Amino acid sequence: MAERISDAEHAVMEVLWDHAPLDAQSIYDRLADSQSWTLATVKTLLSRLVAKDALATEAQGRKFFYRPVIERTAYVAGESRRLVDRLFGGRLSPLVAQFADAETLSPEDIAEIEALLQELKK
Amino acid sequence: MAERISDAEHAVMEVLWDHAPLDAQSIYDRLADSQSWTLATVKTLLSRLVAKDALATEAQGRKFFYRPVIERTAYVAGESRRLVDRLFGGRLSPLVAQFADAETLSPEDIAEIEALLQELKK
DNA sequence: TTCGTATGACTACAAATGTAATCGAAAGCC
DNA sequence: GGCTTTCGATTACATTTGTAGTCATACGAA
Repeated sequence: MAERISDAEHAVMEVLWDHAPLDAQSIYDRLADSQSWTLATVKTLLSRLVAKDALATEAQGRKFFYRPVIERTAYVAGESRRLVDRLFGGRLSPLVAQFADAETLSPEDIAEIEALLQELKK
Repeated sequence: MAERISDAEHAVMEVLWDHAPLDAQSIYDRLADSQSWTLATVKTLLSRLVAKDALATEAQGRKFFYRPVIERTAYVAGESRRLVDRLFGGRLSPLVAQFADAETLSPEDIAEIEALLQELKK
């Protein structure tokens, strides 16, 4: 388990993390504005996610309802760590520095992060 | 251009970002302890990176010296942004929060990040 | 001059990924 | 009860990626 989730598959996961159990058609509908996939494509992604144990199904009559097995929190944590390990030697501060240099931090962001750190220090 | 660099290719880029122009053999040598690739594999990766315009070559006698065309800074910035956009709605603070929750921040990390933010506020 | 050798180019091939059509069965409609 | 619609399952196929073997060739040693 803990198979790698691809980009396309991730988009499907996001929908399910947002709206609990859904059937294929509903997932397709919700993806409609962000992606221009056919229903068939969405179904393929769903099958692959089930095969990867990232989703579980629950038969409801003749259709399936899909629900995440993996928590979004866990996924996000894993991906974040992967990136930080790969690009910043496992340390978070260089990443923050990187955003600082890019000047992509608003005063609100700065305040928010500071608050977080304050919390941590206690 | 700006083709996507794969994980394996990234490992090669790191070597070159670290040690200016190198020939295939030297790159292979430097990768030896982290990866168990054959020289042939390294050469394939090098070719692909050249095809993607991520590396440039410079003939020196009968061998090539490879050097990055893409700056590590730019690559790192791009990858970081991709992740933050994809998983945190483009905001950095939720990522920091994520690491805070995971308790992976040492007091030194915290101090360092705070210092960075102090700098920014000026 | 002849050979062995090192080098980049080309070829190979399985697995993963993106994207989708088709097929068989079940369900509902008339 | 047959026909159509709807599902999930199966199959398809190009591209990317991981991993590596082979080939032509230019060099250098003898």
